[in-house]
Amino acid sequence: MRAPRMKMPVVLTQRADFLAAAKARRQGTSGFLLQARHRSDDGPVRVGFTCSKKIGNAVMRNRAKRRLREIARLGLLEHARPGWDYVLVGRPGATISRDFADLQQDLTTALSRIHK
RNA sequence: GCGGAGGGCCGGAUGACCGCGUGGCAAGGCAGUAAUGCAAUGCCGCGAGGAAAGUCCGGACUCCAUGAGGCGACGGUGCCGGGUAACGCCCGGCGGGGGCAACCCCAGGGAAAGCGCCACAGAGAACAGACCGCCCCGGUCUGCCGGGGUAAGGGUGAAACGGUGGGGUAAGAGCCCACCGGGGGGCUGGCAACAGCGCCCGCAUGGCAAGCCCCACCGGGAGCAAUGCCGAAUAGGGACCGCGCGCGAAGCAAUUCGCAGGGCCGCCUUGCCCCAGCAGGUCCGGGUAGGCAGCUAGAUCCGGUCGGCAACGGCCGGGCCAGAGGAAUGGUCAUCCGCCUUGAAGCAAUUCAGGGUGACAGAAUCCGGCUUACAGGCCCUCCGCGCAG
RNA sequence: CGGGGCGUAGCGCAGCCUGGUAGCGCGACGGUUUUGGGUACCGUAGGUCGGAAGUUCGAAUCUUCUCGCCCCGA
Repeated sequence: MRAPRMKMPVVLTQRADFLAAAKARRQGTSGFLLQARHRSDDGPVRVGFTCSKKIGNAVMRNRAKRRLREIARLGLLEHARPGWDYVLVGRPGATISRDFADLQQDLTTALSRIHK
């Protein structure tokens, strides 16, 4: 086993993967919205990020996406399951202004709820 | 000190831990037909802006089109001179307007080339015209009526066919005179826009060209998803080989003859030519997904010096300054800085402690401009008023 | 990157080119008809014309800048 480095999982790039994840399970938190889909294979964990124009201008969208990417890097692999795709959707206002530690807690609770 | 005008600059700072993109060097691993990619180690370096924004102009660079010239159409620009690769940008002048001033603003060519419009009000809105007035003549029932003169006054309007004053007259009128305004041609200064001076003309023709238009000048089209290279899978195209050849007849067979079908730009006639089916193999060309190049050294930045009022240009020295691609430049913390707020001390300036907050905003081929957004702060020059000297 | 369109009363739209009065339908409100409601009829109110400058005597209309929304092509 490799040392437990905090490492980024594979990032989704195809539009079809996002649409499939949006149609499957979803779990809302006060910081963001989590969408997830169990693929039929046992491949690696994949993750994607969505920040629409509702969040604000380009600076706001970038900041929201970076915060979501950071909490995914720090805590996703500990609670994720192989073969799943996860999509984190930013929320207007909350994703940027919410305290970072609370945002990390949101991810762990959302992951435990979405798996049951 | 108070108030104001113009110009330039900064756009939080430092550090720690974790993380991202990219370049170079070192040593290799894996995947793929290939181009190339993927994961990962060590060291060194770099990593958003003044607007990166809006996409309003101008270019560079690629591809397409194009023999040259002229004319027309369409679009744009619009005082003069200069700067620039170019511009609708910038600088310096000129003219007009505003402000006590510093200074600011102006799409600022042509209205005797032509067409069109000028609502309502008003008598009349553009080859003038008489509603009320004023004056003269005639009539009269003494209320006024008719004819003529007049553009000074009233009234309307955004605008009424020069303005003010005097003379003159029945009342008036550039009818005459002075000044102002206007037009024409002349001289002087200036590269020019234009300005100044004196002469002539009593004055003849309002506004709108961001209405059509006229004049002068400029403009081929598309855009880095341009374009070039490498190129799977699937379908389709072409060449060759192989098997095979619509129906009937003859023949052991190769083959020969007859009769049909389809195509060759709408129809008919004639002539010529071509095509037929597949389940296969080899090769070729184009090319999608994908990948790479284009992709960052340039009308470049900084300093000095020279020319120029300036925009800017020449020369010398130094520097290398993001290159992503579902798109890196981030997260957390501490201290300092600025701002807001609460509490305490103090007459006050202020000090201490706690909390909150950090403007507008994110490169996407690259430059030169314009426009718009912006917390807070710094510097320089100038003007008016007040005070002191 | 390039091109095009829209913004007018609560809603959907005319008016703009060719500048002077902002109008239509639905809806709202009030009244009549009805025992009541609906329907029908009559009447009424309601608009900074997305925003800001400019041209003009005068701007929803013309010009420039700006904000928001939508669509198309490579």
